Amino acid sequence: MAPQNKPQLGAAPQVSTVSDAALRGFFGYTLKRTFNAIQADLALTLRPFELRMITYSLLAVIVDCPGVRQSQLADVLAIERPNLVVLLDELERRDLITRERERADRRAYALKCTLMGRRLYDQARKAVLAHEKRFLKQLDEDETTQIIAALRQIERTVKGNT
Amino acid sequence: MAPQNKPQLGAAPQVSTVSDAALRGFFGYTLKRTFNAIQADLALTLRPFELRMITYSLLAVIVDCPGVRQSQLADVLAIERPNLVVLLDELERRDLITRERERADRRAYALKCTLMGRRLYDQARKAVLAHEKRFLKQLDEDETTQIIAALRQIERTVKGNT
DNA sequence: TATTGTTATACTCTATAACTATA
DNA sequence: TATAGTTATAGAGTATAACAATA
Repeated sequence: MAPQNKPQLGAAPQVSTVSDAALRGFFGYTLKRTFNAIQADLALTLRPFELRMITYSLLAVIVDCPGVRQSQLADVLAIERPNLVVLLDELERRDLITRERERADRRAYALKCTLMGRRLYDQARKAVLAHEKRFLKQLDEDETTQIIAALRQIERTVKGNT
Repeated sequence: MAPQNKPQLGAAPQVSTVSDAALRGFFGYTLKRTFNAIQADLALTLRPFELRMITYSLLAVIVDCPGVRQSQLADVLAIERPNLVVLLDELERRDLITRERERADRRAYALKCTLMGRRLYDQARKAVLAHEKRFLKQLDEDETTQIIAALRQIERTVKGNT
């Protein structure tokens, strides 16, 4: 990971070249840098729709699973339920989703997309697909699939360990 | 990315199975989940040393490039200079690093690790290597190298676009 | 008792503008 | 005029404890 220091031989430790060698094999930091770059670009991509990565993802799951509960949504998105509440408040206030009490279990809400929410999502989805294509087109399809599979496998392993 | 909805056929949209299908091809969110999992596990790993991912990474670069400037460090770590200042304040207060004015350019500081900082880093590094091995051992070495290369390439492409 | 959603809160990370001192 | 470091600040993201309503 971080390489060993070169011997100093009593010379003044002037730095000639500053390299990222110390971080090059550090998987966690590599992941962080890549994620931050993608996150920033995606934020620009979604700004016209007044969405962020997380709110776009919420819409995606609600569109795909109409009637989903908040606790299920939190599970699927791997976020804490308290943090979900304010996000859904925002989407509901904008009339992009609805919260309906479930009759069978009145503690829970069934989440659904409104027509407006669905339309916004469909448009945003096109922009997100274009955004991802910009940096994934340099990989062949197998490679992309393999990397996604590896990342998901790593997530499972880490969470299993902890 | 997010799959199309199944036709609804007028039936009540009761959700039987809630799946993450809508997010499975979403590279950005996959990256986010994996990063969050690793970040949380690394935080536990580094807690005994009172370090975090970012402060550990700072130490790694300073150990590898003694005399590095703050602006160079910010570049290598891909963080903003203002955010770096408080992090270095903390490491300096703990006597893990030193800031020395450069004689040639008195605006800049030359950053170096103290002996104590070096010792803490060496210990923390062992823990981080073990942490990364826990989830990377399931990949063969070529695969790990390839994924890291792909992630770095993606970061460059995204930043080039933006 | 346990679960669903909620409130409040705190901590970290990230980004920007504006300042100082040096160059 | 530009650069290195700094201050202040605001916005997101993340995590936990404790609560009311319901099961």
